[in-house]
Amino acid sequence: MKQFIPLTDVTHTTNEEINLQKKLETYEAKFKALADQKRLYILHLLVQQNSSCVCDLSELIDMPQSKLSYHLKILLDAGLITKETKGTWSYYQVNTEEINHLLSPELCCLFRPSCC
Amino acid sequence: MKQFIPLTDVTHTTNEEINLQKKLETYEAKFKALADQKRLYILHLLVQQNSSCVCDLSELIDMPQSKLSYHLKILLDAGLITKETKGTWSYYQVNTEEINHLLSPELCCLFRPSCC
DNA sequence: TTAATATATCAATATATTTTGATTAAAGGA
DNA sequence: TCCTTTAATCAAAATATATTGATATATTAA
Repeated sequence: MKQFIPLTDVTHTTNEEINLQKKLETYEAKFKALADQKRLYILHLLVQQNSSCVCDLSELIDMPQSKLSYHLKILLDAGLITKETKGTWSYYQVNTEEINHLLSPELCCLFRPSCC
Repeated sequence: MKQFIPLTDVTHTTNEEINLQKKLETYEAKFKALADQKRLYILHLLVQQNSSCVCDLSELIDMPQSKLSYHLKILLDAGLITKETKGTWSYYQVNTEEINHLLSPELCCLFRPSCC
């Protein structure tokens, strides 16, 4: 886990500065989740499949299951995808609302369903 | 430098898959640049200042000059900011067009001038 | 010409993230 | 019950990124 480092002198910090810092932390986590080709490709696949379990994804992406689960967890923790468990299966879906809040309409072809 | 790893079997890859991979590489670099609180804060400062040299920024952000130059270079290489050299000074500016192409209007308060 | 300033870069270290292979746990079917 | 499937997690190793302090280069000011 990354350690917390204040951006400015902590001793006299206004509420506004604290709010900004919290926002930056949140966006940092989301952009970190997006900052990887494999995860962008997973998102792209999930958009096309609408909903998919780990085993189906692993056939599409040529990646060991533990690795896939690791990357899915990062996307999940960042709120970019959702997960629904049915029996032993975990079904993942893109969190379209979150993607739309974050990214421009121009990225729709990659990360949004029914677009382009 | 990160090593190149194909997402799918390279031996039979279509043009479309190659195009997708190139796009993902590009976005990976841009999101990587955004995936850091310090750099998000630098962007935020640059938006407020419109244009700023390294020495002025270093007074605002409490960060050694070499570190600041390092992070500015990452933002520059990702195309998120631009640089104009005048004498010994380097003036950096946010590349608003690029930011607009990439991010949603909802992130405007943080990374766009004259907004909110 | 000399000194001071601005900024980029470098090498070493520190820190963070990813990958790998193995193990675990839970659920379903024979 | 026992075997198989699904998927999460773990520890170790590999890789990538960030930080630090020093140095180099170029420009301006004295």
